Amino acid sequence: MAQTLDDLAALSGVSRATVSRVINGGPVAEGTRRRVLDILHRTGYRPNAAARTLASGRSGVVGVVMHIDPHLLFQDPYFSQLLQGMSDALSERATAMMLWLGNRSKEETLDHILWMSLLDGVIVTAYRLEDPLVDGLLTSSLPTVLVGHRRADRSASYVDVDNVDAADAITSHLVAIGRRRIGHITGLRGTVAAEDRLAGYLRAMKRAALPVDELVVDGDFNQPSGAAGALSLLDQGADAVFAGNDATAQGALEAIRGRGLRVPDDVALAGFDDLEFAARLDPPLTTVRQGVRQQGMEAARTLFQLLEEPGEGPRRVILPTELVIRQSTAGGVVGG
Amino acid sequence: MAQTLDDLAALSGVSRATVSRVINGGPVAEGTRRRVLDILHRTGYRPNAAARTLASGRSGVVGVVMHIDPHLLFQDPYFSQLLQGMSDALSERATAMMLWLGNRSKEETLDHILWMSLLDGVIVTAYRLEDPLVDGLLTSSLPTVLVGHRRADRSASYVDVDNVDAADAITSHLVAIGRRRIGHITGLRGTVAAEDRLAGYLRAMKRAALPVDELVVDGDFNQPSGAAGALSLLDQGADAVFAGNDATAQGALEAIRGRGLRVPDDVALAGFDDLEFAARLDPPLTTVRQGVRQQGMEAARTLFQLLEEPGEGPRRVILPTELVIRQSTAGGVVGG
DNA sequence: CGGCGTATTGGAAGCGCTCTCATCCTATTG
DNA sequence: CAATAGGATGAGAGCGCTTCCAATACGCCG
Repeated sequence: MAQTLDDLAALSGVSRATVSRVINGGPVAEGTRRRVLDILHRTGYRPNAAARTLASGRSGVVGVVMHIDPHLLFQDPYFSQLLQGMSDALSERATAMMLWLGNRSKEETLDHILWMSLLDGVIVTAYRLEDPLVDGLLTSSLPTVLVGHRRADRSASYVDVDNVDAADAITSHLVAIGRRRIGHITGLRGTVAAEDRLAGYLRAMKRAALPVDELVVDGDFNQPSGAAGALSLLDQGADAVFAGNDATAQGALEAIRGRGLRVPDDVALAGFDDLEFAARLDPPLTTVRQGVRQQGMEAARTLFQLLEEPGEGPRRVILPTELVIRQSTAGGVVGG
Repeated sequence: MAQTLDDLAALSGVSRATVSRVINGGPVAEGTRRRVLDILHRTGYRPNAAARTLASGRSGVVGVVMHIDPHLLFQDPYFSQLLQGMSDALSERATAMMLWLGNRSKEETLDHILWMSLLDGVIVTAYRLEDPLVDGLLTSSLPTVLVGHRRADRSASYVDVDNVDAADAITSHLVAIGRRRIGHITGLRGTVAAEDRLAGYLRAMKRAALPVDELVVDGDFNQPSGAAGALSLLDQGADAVFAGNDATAQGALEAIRGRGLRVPDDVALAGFDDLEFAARLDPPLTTVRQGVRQQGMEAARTLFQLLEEPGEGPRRVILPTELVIRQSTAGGVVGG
């Protein structure tokens, strides 16, 4: 159990270097390789990870940083899916994942991560426009991939979806089915997603030459803010509501119903994310699907590229979104 | 940046050993310590984690293994909360967390974990009665803490709640409010939670001398299985339903409503978990609260104890649950 | 004033592995 | 048959740190 390469070498009658080559796939004569492999299996030998890391300079471990409000982590499947996607891609390359959540301040977390010097690289979720943790990682020498935020300076590697385009598309869809007083309940202000979706909404409204005036209310990505926002928009005479995400849309749906109005007949409703429940709402919700799991996988792969070809400059990946049209925005025809 | 202890030693005019002592809190004269600390901060020195691990035999990293169906991971906040709790407790001791999800087979995952020899210990979720991954970890020399399962042989350390007692309590509550045809929709058979809750239900029914006959139907912890199960139980003339968890209860609620029956008037309903939405259902759901986050913290702390006092034998922690009575099981009085 | 205990410090031996270089051996070619 | 190329292997120098042990210096007691 507590055996070393030297023990193995002695057992198989070759040098330590040769055993190491067998383990790491170096050039070894076929006969020797088989003999050593046999001993390897027989003894159940496991190399010492710390020693290999020290000697080789690579650890096979990457960090994943999700420094977010615990509340969000609990209730939004987004993060589980992202994690799952990363985990999938990492395990393909037998890479382990070290996870940091938001238990500490961003400064402390940054310190911990940098102190844990054995990471080969790090993936960090970046939702806010300003983020010292993200800045710190980017500044450090640690290869870093951002998820969810394109930095303006274009010097960072990232994986993201085009929130502006997607929001534009869904707003345009509302215009296309004949709505004129289209309101928007934003996501949490200060996050990239909320600001970009708002920008997309505004762009589409402007192109359609529709008034925006009091038709934008702030939400926070949660259900209650959707209900409150919807009530406010109804007071403004809205005939359509584009909510910052699906949870917000769900809240809005309840509020609209509470007023005795029908969706989509009186008010059309759209969300963002296409979470599982969106299709099961009554009526099923029109929304934007973003492959969250795929974002996670892509982030991991991008990091691998960074590690394999350093000096290649930043890599940027924009994943496509898909407009999912359901009954909640059914056009002239009344849907069920 | 790429500096070593020797560089630091040279800079501060002491030996490498002394610098090491300063970093690790060894005995050093106060003046020397201050001088070295100053250099340390000034240079932004970070020790090489691999080297310290190799030399000291401890890594400050523990593994967390949640080998579960991705579907569950996404939709059940249980896992996020557990993770959060562990992360909280680990970060208190500046310990990092390496995470494994269920991307691979249990055998492969086990191999990866054992191969990643730098872990100080591991926490593993154990929900199934039989689990090769759990067995493998327990057999290995890696200090291991189980979450959610008391092994019969009592040789393992674990953190768990008493599902049997809790299920007994909630069933007895249904008896106490005068119900006689009390049905149970189980969780996923083969999991400890489902079997234990079933056992608790049966125990309470037996003590109350109530018939069970066709009143147990199998579910799988998901909403649809709750709906299906409820319909079946209604056919059996059930006047109360104890669902395997809150999601199942939610499904049951919809099905009962669909039949034109009222909760709790016609059918009383109870769940398990007390997830956030349970209190927001209409009517609010009677359920069992288990401190999931606390379970996570407790698991991490148990592992710390194991690491600090090896040879102390297994540690077992049973956390309390709390019966949360709401309108869905309101007694004689009809609730809203 | 000599001796001894104690607080500090330095020296140096690893921890177990990777990887470059040098060596050796066999096969090939003219 | 000699010369040489090339593949397989071994030797050994680290990687950067912890930690045991010895050495030193200082203060105090008798």
